[in-house]
Amino acid sequence: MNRLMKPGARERETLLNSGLLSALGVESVAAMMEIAVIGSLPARQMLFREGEAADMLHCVLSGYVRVYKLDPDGREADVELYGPGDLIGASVVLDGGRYGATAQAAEPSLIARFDLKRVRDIAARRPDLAMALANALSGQLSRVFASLADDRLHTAPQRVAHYLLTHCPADGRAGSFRLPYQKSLLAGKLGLAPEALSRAFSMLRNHGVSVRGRLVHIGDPDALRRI
Amino acid sequence: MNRLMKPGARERETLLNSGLLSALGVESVAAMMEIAVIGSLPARQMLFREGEAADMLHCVLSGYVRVYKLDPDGREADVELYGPGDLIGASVVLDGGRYGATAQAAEPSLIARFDLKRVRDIAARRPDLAMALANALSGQLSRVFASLADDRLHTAPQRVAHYLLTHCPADGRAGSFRLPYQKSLLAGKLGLAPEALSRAFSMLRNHGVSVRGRLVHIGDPDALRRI
DNA sequence: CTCGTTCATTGATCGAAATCAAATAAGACT
DNA sequence: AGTCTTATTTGATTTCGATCAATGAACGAG
Repeated sequence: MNRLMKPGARERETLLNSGLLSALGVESVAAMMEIAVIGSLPARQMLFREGEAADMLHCVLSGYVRVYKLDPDGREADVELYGPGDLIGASVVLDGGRYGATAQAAEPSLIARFDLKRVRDIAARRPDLAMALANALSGQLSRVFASLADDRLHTAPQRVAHYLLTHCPADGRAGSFRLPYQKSLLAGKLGLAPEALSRAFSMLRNHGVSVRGRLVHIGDPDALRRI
Repeated sequence: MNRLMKPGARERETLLNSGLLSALGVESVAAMMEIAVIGSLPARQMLFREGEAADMLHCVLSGYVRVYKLDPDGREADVELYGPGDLIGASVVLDGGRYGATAQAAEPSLIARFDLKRVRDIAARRPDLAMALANALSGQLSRVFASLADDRLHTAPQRVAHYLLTHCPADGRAGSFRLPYQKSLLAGKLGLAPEALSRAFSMLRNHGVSVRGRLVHIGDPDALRRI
């Protein structure tokens, strides 16, 4: 963690709107703000590693954090990608155990960190915080269920098509948008090798999708849904 | 749900030792016991379906519950398998939304159900319950992360070997044990077609594993680890 | 603007597991 | 025990995506 600091006005703002804090009462927000520490991370820096004693809760303010697990041979499998406002679910280790995965900044990022012990103390007297944690986790659990099922049921072009449909701002209509991060990151998030993502994109060109750099144009959303 | 009833002595016992209730204070336990309803399910009966409004929290007392997602063509992908004492994480929908997956009894089962609205009410005044929920969810999240990574990194024989190692009571030593459920269920849990599981078992025969029905004998745990 | 590095695309090959099909084994119920 | 149903195994084929290798494009630093 490069620079450590108390939250400034800008970070406060993001933090207040984050999934974790947005539903809290004022007193719980104050208690959490009290213990928040902001850190800025350069790209590729680790937040925590699989197996380390878990002592911090993390929340992304800006940038993206990639969470992955390692294989004995060093191969990596991404399990989640967290963006601005997200509580890093893999860092919610409430029983004093160890992190079950590694978290790495995928680009320069601003992260809020909370001492887990203190979070536990606050949550033990403030049900709204405990519920906010449970809420965030239940949402993440169902998202992971969705990607697990997606992995097992759909081909690469189908997963990419689904990603595009759910991330295109013009919901249901033709339109353009910009991928929020590198294609290699997207590939990891979708459980694909970068080559497979590339091939999926080129297959989708026959279905009304055009890609130039990070710019994606969807010509026929219905065709995409039928892939 | 076939028979509905208040918990009897036997069910109370299991419930008290379950992941959800075991860490609660006496008053929270009492409050939860108050609203618990026990139901017995025949094999194959659904507890809830993907997309239904979520109004109940479920906890398995006996038997196994398979949670899966459906594909437009009707294909199924198992995302989790819950056994005795497990809180069904997919039924923890705290924001009043809908179930994100379908839950089906894999064999005749006894299930404790709690009205979600009332659980929310209790948790809103009792931090220990909210924390127990968060705890259960964080544990499940990390287990799902593990299976997602396992899926992406390991071959079928490797996943089966890993399963056997972690489920063999004689931890680390040679020994026998009985699979807790049908092989087709295990296949689903591991994200494999039943045929693939069968082939994985026959491959493992060359590595000191013998299988007869549900009976598995592990001759050389170290060999399994090296698969 | 240009160099140099990282990222993305494309091609060729290979391996793993799904799928289809059929035979065998195991259970459940009379 | 005998029958009927459901599980499991085994074989043949096919598809998908990983991997290896090489080229081409994009981007940041000087």
